[in-house]
Amino acid sequence: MPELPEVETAVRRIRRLAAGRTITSVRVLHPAYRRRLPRAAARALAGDRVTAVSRYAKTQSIHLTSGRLLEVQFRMTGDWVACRSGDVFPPHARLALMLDDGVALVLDDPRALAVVRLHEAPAPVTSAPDALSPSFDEDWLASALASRRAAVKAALLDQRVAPGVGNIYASEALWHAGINPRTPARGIGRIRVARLVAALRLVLRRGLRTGVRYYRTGSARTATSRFAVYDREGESCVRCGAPIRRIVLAGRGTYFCPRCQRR
DNA sequence: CGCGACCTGCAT
DNA sequence: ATGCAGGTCGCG
Repeated sequence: MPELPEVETAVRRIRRLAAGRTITSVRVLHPAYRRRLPRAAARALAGDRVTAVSRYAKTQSIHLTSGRLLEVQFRMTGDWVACRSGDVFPPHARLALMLDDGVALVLDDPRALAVVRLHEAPAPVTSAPDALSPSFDEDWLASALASRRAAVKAALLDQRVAPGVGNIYASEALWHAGINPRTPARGIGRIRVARLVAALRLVLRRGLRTGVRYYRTGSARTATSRFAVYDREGESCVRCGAPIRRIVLAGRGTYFCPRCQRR
């Protein structure tokens, strides 16, 4: 569920609420989470104050006055929900950070796959530019793809190549750029790399702007309409009318138009 | 590389 | 009952 735009949106939401606040206690509400954040770690968080909330790729970092760092990765289904005192927690509340103003930041995560880890010190800096940052540019992507013989779709999902790019937006960007997902990464020329960078920026920014969360079930499935190819197997390509195809690449559902994404 | 593991809920 | 899901890690 959460791709980069959703993670960025969630970060902005909790940043506003958490910055400058003190964590009064942490509630761990699921056994898998207990394994990831043992009692001692949860208790150690009480009394610490949030100095900043940041994001790199899909990893969120809650920075604390003590110098420690609480890292959160939503994985497949996580999201932050803010609850005021008296509010009922969402049905899949797995973790709650109780703040000193009575707000609870609740990690709502049906599949309970999210990763939560407490680090004693900030993690070392990474060199690969985040997909939403200005330095994620043609030069970077060209050099990152040049050394890979894997399919370009698989390369895009490698967080060392395109930190933050996920399965939906990889398919979408390749459609926009007119590149077949199976094309070997290192076989993509400069011009098409430039197109791909522009396409990634476009789809990620658009996702951020519209702020719609994708669900493949229920009424919200209409949100699907904002995608050109993802989850549209058999439907007509909006550019050329050919039926959209679905293949499995790098173990993930991959959607593309066989006519306007030729090899 | 592909695949299972990690988890649960939902559609078929 | 089966299979699938927006992510990542670690294995062979």
